[in-house]
Order: sequence, then C-alpha cells, then structure tokens
Amino acid sequence: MNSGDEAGSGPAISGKRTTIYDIAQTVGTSASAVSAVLNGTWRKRRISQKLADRISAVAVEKGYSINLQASVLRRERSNIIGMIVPKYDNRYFGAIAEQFEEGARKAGYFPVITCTQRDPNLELEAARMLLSYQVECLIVTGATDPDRISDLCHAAGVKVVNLDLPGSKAHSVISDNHQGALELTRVLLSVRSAQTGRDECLYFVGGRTNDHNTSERVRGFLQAHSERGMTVPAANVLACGYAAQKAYDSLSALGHVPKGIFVNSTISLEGAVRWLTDLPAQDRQDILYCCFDWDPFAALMPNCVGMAQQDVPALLERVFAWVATGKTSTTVELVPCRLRLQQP
Amino acid sequence: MNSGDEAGSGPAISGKRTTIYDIAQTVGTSASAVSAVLNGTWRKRRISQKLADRISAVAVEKGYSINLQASVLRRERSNIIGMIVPKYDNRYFGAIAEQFEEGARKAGYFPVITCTQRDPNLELEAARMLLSYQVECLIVTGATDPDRISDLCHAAGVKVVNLDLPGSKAHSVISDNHQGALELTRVLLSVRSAQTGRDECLYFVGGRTNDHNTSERVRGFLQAHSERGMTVPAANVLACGYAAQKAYDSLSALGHVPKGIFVNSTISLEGAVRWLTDLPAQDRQDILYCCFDWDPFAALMPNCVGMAQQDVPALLERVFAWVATGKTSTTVELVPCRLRLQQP
DNA sequence: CTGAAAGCGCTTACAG
DNA sequence: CTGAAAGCGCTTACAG
Repeated sequence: MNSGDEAGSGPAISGKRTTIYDIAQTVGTSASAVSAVLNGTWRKRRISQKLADRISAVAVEKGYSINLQASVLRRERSNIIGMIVPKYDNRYFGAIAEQFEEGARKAGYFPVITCTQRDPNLELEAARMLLSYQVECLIVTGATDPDRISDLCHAAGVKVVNLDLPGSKAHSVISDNHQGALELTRVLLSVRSAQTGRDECLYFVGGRTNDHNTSERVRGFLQAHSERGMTVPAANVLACGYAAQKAYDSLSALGHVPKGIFVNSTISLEGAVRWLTDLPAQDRQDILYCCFDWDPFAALMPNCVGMAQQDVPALLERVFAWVATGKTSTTVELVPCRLRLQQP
Repeated sequence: MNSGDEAGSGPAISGKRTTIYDIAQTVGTSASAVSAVLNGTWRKRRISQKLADRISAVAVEKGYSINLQASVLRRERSNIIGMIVPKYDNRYFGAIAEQFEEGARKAGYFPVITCTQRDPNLELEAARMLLSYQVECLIVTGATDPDRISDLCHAAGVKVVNLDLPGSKAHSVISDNHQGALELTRVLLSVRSAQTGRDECLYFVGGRTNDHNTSERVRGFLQAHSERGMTVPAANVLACGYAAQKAYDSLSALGHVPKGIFVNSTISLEGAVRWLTDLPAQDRQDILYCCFDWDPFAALMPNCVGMAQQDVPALLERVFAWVATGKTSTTVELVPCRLRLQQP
C-alpha cells in the first residue's frame, strides 16, 4: 500500500527532484519527447500539440525544473557570461554590476558576477572558478593583473574583455581618464583662481601611480596646470593608495591645509571628506575639491566643485557590442567621461 | 604527419578543452586515477605519490580546468549558494552582496548573486534559474513576494532564508525597523524642539505602507511622537514609493516647506536632498532630516541629524548560522540597527 | 509524428 | 596500489 502509484501526486518528495524521465513515465512517452517539448524544439520535431500540452501540464503539476548542469554539460554552449568586479559597495562598480546583469539578460546570457576585493589572488581564483563553470565569455573589471586572466581565458578558448582597467592581451573598454581629469582640473583651477585672485597648485589625493588609471589622471591633472603655466611640485601628488584611511592620513600629515584638492575616486573621497569635517570650521570654509568618480550624495556636498562621472551605460554597451562581434583584439577603446559640476 | 602525437604540447587548441581522459591518456593511466588525484581523494585511494605527481604535472602543463557542470551533475552536492538582491547600486545592498560573497566562500560555497530590481517577475524568474543551477540554498533579500519563492524552494528540497524582508514560509533575518525608527525619530524630535522651543510633528517620506519594513518604521515614527503626547496627522506620512523622484515630487507638492523630515531609505533620500538643494537658501537653512539606512556621504550632509545603519555583518552572520543548522523554521529574527548621529 | 541510443565530463562504489 | 563500469540528467542526430 505504501508503494502505490504516485503519478500525479505533485512535486517530488524531498531529495529526488523530478526529471524528464519521471515526466515521460507518467505521461507514457519518451524522455526525448519531454525534452523537446520543455525546451521549445518540439514544433521542429513535429510533436503533436496534444502530447505537448499533456507533457507541459504534468511538468507544471510536478514542479519540474530543468537541471541546467546536465543541460549545459550536454550542449555545446553554456550561455553563461561571467564578470569579475572589485567591489559592489561603491556607486561606480555597483552600477556596472547592475547594468551588466541587465545587458547580459537582454543578450540572452545568464550573468554570474564575482567580487574580488582588488585581491590579485582572488581575481585569479575567481577567474578559474568561472572558467570551470564553463562561462562563454568573461568580463574582467578593474583587475590588478588582467593579462594573466587573459592567458587563462585564451587557453580555455573563452572570450575575454577588460573593463575599466586595460590589459595588453585582450580588448579593453575603459574611461578616458586623461580627458576627464584634464577637464575636471581645469574647472577646479579656474574656480579657485576666481576665488583667490591668483593661480595656485592643487593637490592630488588617492590611488597609485603604477595603476594605469591613476597615472592617466595625474597626467591630465598636470597638463591642466601647465596650460596655465604652472608646474606642480612632486609633493602635491599624494598617491597614497585606495583606502579611505590613507587619504585621511596623508592629508592630515601635510602639516598645512591645502585649499584645492583633486580626489581620485570616491573611496579616497570618503577619507578626504572625513578629514574635512574634522577640521576647525574656519579652515574648512574655503577648501574646494573635485573628484574623479561620481556619487549622488558626494556630488551635493558643500565644498565639492564637480565630479567626473564615468559613463557606465556607454562602457557596457561597448563591452556587449564587442562580445557580439566575437573578434579578438588587443585594442583599448576609450569612452569619454561626463563632467557633473556643482551648481554655484 | 599532421596527426602526430600531441602529448605534452600544451593547452588544448581552441574548442576542445582538456578532460581527465586526455590527461589519463598522456600519463598512461585511468580517468579514475586522474579524477582522484585532481580532487584530492587520492591518498584515501592509496595512489602512489609518483603517479600523483606525474598527473598533477601533466594537468598543469595542459592547462586543465575541471568542468564543474559535469562534476556537480555527478555529485550529490553542488556547493552553490544563491542570493537574490534588489539592487547593487546602493550602499546597503552593495554591502550585503559583498559580505555575502565573503561569508559564502568562507563557508565553502560558491556564491551566485542575481539582482532583481524589485521586480516580482524577475524575482521569481531568478529564483527558478538559481534552482535550475542546483543551488543548495537560496538567500532571498528584500523580495516583494518571498513566500512564492519559499514554495519553489521547498518543492525542490532547497534551503531558503529571507533577508531584510520577512516571509511566512521560511526563516527570516531582518533589521529591527521599529526600534531603529523609534530611536531615530526621538533624536530628530528632540533636536527640532531644542531648536524651535516647541514640539512639531515630523514628516515621513518614502516607501509603501503595505511593505513590512516601511510599516514597522512608520510605527516607530508614530510611537516616538506619541511618547511626547503628539498625534501625527495622516497627511504627514508620504509613503510615495521608493523612487527618488517620487520623494522629490511629493515634497514639492506639499505647498509648504516641512522643517523636520524622516526619510525612509537612501533611495528616497536622493530625491529629498535634490528637493532640498533646489530650495531657496533661506528656506533650506533650518530644515533637518534623518534617514533610515546609512550612506557614508549622506551621513555628512549639513542638514542630516543622523542615520539608522543596518548591521550588515550581524545580519549575514545570522543568515550563515541559520544555513549551517539546516533546520527549518518560519521564525523572524530581529537584528538591532545602529544609530549614527551627526556630530553637532 | 515519435523513441532508442549515444554521449557530454565527471565521481564513486566495486573488484581486483 | 589501480582500472572498468555505471550513472548523474540532459540533448540530439538517427532511424523509423
């Protein structure tokens, strides 16, 4: 009695999930037919509407859900697209992750993102994992060593594109850091000089000079000064790394209060703003800064002259366009940044 | 000649990836041995050190990477843990996603997160996808209809826990919204009354009253008023939804300028702060607000009295602790919020 | 219009 | 100390 016919008795009891064989058996047909009906190729196989309906009904009734591990294993394509991203808890990378998922779904992929905390070992480890899950394509965002990951992907025959930070072994889509920094510095220089009546060198805070993006931004920063005939002392460039605390510390360590600051990234900005709020009110008054990167609240802070917003939709559009071509290249594609200036 | 022995000739040429059979063949052993060596069970199978070394060397040489789709299909456990999250581009959910990955890796899982934009259909769709990828456990964060997802998981025999928004069919871990809102409202009321010399009802902006968290926060908001003998007019609760623009619009539509505002979430705060900055400077002067949720920059805005920060590490700690027990429950676990007050 | 069979790349008892 | 074999749940030519 306890081993009676359970056909039509609803979802499988814990443990065993319903398979196409279960469905085939209760319908009285073959697994092939069930598979074809469930994956939409049944018209092509000229299965009768009647059988298709019956199969679909039983599938729903039993709470069937395809086992994609099996499906992917059998098919040639996995339909999975992977992304490596340094952080989520950051407006820029948060927006990248979010819009990447959206774009991936639109392009018919299942997106899998993993966050690697700017740790080179984690990056490599994560890339290996994603390759093991048979991603068809890997987007490598802001990786410290994109070329090693490119090698891995090439060896596995997997498409790869670098985003945000360029590499030399794959196509790269990055913001035009030089242009953005140049324009942003020009604005801050001119606002400062209108305020004080004279030209004065700015400070640059955050990042590392051996990082491509930082060095491009420093280049724009210096160029904007030299356009005005100014030469920036080396001591004005505080490339102290990315941690917020580092920005705080190196500003505090200066021994005087710089009045015009170019902050490199919102992460450094957290430190800079904390430093600012810890100052006595009178010192704080006439300090102005700008920041490369955009954050909705940071943009509205009182001492902020403007921010350079990276164009996330355009960056991702370029990435997906590149993925679609399927070509290989080692070109660097530059996407301009948008300046968002504080209303005076 | 073009079909010569390619053993030791490096990674597979495009297309075919190296399998354990390839390695077995070039080493001159069986796939079983290769599998055992590569997944670490070889000591138990008493394979000789010599053979193990040889296999490992060839695996590295050929750039072997396991096919986890095949591995997971064969094994009983997938080791995959899934999470559904409404957004990445938000400090709270960004932090949740980031710390979830960290915790998952520590617990030996491969984390897969998908972002569902507060869209009930996408939530369901994403849950189905993750189940199809054989997740062992699903964390459902801030879902509009967690119970339908719980049903899906139960049918598939998959552990499920709700995070941030409670459900009635699975264990839920959420912030103590009532306590946080109560304490936060008390602070704003007392600062306002110290400023003006009299008690005045605050406005509540953002969210939906049929959303559990919003209604709990409204309850705390009202309770703080009634503690002071005040009754809040219904018109003071602007539960206008979550979009920033909605907050902007409903504040603008008031026809007067409220002086004390409880903003429900940083998303609504973006609208509220924009509304604030669009006001004439004299109106802006003495407006104070607080906000449920924390954002590093928003916390430093001039008119901000304080924010309620949800305790993300504690929330996730509870989630993973629950996952580890493997029990089922429909209990709601409350995690207190931290008040972060503006330095005066 | 439909089914039997092979095979995707692993893992794991089982039998030496 | 090691290998042959079965099987995880699908998909897809192939043969009716």
